[in-house]
Amino acid sequence: MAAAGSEASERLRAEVLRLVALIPEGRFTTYGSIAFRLKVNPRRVAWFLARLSPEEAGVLPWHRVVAAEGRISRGMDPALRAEQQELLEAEGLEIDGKGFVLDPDRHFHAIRS
DNA sequence: GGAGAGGCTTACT
DNA sequence: AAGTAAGCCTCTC
Repeated sequence: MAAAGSEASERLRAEVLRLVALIPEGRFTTYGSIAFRLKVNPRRVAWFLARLSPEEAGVLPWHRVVAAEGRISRGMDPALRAEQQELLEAEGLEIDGKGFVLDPDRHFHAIRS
């Protein structure tokens, strides 16, 4: 019953996409923030972003979504991390060589309805 | 229809 | 700062 096409799942995916798209340039948010706003587990948000369509990934600033506290988790693929880091740097954000945002509080974007 | 394995996390130590 | 442990969801066979 891998009902990934359920109405609830599809709607939730749209909500996540919408929130991510609302993130201003030069700013970032966390999986936990989006997850908390949608009343779902952080992991589910990450799953949706990971399963995004190439077309949506090209329009959505998924790179502005990082792990808790503006840190990039280590479980992610190195190539993906590098791409995300490069995209964030291109937006004016400063990322540590280890994948840590230098001023998380200054660039943090709280999710709101 | 049911069971098993995996994952872009989080929080704690 | 890094590593480990726990817990929840989705996907695939």
